[in-house]
Amino acid sequence: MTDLLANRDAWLMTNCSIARALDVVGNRSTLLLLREASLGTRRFDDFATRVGISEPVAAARLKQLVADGLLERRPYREPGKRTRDEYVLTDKGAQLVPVLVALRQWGDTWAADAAGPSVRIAHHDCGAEVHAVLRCAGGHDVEPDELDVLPGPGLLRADAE
Amino acid sequence: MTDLLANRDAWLMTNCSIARALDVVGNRSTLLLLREASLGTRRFDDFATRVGISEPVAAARLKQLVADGLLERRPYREPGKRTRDEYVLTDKGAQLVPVLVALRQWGDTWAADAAGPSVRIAHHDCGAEVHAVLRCAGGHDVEPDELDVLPGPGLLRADAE
DNA sequence: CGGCATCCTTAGGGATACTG
DNA sequence: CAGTATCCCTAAGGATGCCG
Repeated sequence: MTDLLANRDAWLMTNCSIARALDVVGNRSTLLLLREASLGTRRFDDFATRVGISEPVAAARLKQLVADGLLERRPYREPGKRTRDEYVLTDKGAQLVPVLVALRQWGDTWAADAAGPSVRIAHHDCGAEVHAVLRCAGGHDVEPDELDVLPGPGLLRADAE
Repeated sequence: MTDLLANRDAWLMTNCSIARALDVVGNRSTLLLLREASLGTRRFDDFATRVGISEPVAAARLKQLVADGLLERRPYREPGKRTRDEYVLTDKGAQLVPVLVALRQWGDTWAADAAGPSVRIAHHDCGAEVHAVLRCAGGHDVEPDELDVLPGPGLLRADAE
């Protein structure tokens, strides 16, 4: 237990889930491509133009997203046309939606255009606006300043060795 | 209304809250510095070593975070020592915590070390684990695939012109 | 339409050394 | 301890052109 604090820095550096998540989705164009995918975009050209990146960059990032399992490439065919591929979110990718919603609502609050947000996210069942909120397993709403940080299993196990 | 779809791409490109948010916090080291700030880190050296970046980079990013209003620099003094500055989260910065929590839980699920997460986030009041969840204004829990995307005020106003 | 190859520019970031 | 200055390397990304 004595080394816990001494090792903390090194551990968090190499073993932080946020850092690991950022290794996958830590750059702008990747997140924007996922935004598009979550909004229903499926075709290569649409991704490139809507995100505002060049085709080579779109190709590289999409390929990486497929390799990382966030997008799935699958064939489809419009009637009378030849088969093409489209990119759709996997489960792994869809679970990043809360990140996107949280980012969007921060942007709406702190970096919005004067005219207001260009998009509203609504609950499909009832039409009410959707937000990302913090909630504890006990069912309470949690504010950002009500968090405690505790050592998790990874850190405790490492310390035991 | 006819131009709405034609303009949509250009609008989303320049006027998306996610893109604007990413203009501020869209890179790895910035997010990791905010992670540290939200965990209670306040001093320059601690930021650099815990995030695992060099001092010049830490200096540049911290300065930018202060300029963007996410961190505040304020003087403090340990008893018997000279005055120093520390970096603390502003409200604007603290409101990014849901993004960090959402990223962390994605990383815990999809990119964790075999030993498990190194940190647990608990509700200060009751000790239960904290998660980022989606909820609509009507009070319903919302799944990532239950979202509707509707044009917001910014897009509608632009179209009216 | 859905890409890949090539070339070039810029931004991010490490190492080292130095200052208040 | 809290940075700044300098140098250098690498990754991200735009532009253009070509290919199935």
